[in-house]
Amino acid sequence: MDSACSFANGSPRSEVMEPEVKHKDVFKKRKTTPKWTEQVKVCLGTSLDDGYSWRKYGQKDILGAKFPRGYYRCTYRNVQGCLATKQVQKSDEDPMICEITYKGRHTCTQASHLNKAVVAPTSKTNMGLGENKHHNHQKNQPQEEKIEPQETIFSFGSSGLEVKTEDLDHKKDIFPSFCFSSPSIGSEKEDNNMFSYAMIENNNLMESFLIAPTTSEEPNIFCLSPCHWGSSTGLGQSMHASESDITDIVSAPTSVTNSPIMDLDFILAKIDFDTDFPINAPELCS
DNA sequence: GACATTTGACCGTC
DNA sequence: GACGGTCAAATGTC
Repeated sequence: MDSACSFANGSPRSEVMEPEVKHKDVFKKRKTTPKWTEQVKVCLGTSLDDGYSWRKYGQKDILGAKFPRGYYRCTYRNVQGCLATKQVQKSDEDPMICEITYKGRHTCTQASHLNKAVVAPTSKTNMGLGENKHHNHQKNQPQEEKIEPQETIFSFGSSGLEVKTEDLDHKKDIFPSFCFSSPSIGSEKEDNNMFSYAMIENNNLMESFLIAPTTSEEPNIFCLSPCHWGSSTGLGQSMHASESDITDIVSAPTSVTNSPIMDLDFILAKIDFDTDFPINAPELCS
């Protein structure tokens, strides 16, 4: 069905228990609920959106962490019984980096909508281009991640963005990185630039992507680098080791704090890469 | 008034 | 007992 299914059903070490298990059994469930971690570099105050509607239900100071960890669950938890949750915590080393840990999968209608998503430039009415915090159809959306579940994955706020793939041969077994250029970066207001962060799943393989400038000489070219984990040993099993790898991956291309990307908005979205790597620019590019 | 966020308390695990 | 995760009342926003 949708791509998220394989998380709940296919995680190698996750014996998915009944999601309705609560209270007394909740901690047993925690051990087996599939989870995965992403690290996303975002600018403080900008939106971080994975396409789902989340509701914050808690925040805790974590030992050894400078920043508190925020706990989110699906807005439709009560309505549709969606048990997806996520934890968002800023990196100690770089507050621009948020580590997002997802638990469970979305069973709400958002999932089906988002799995239709394709890569495409976003329209100015999609993510708001600076007004994304205010135009959502829901009230009081969390500042960090709210979008309407449209069929958009890579939402580059600037119109006319150029998306291209590269290095497909080398990374075809994982996922191709691809770059895109933004003629507006550095020349337009930062609020008008919006990039997305994609997480791809394929046969228990979670992929995250980090968007960063490819070179300092090409400040308008951004590289979408695949950060993958769980490809060989399984998602859950490789989590610990892979997290450090991810940190390395993240820190290298994104440690350019002076990069023009630093104030860009990010969104998170799910996509279905079952077939080709769809790069479409439908009517959303306005 | 409805809904989201905040925050202290509670509970299970380690 | 410390810690992380969740609950739920209080509070805020629209």
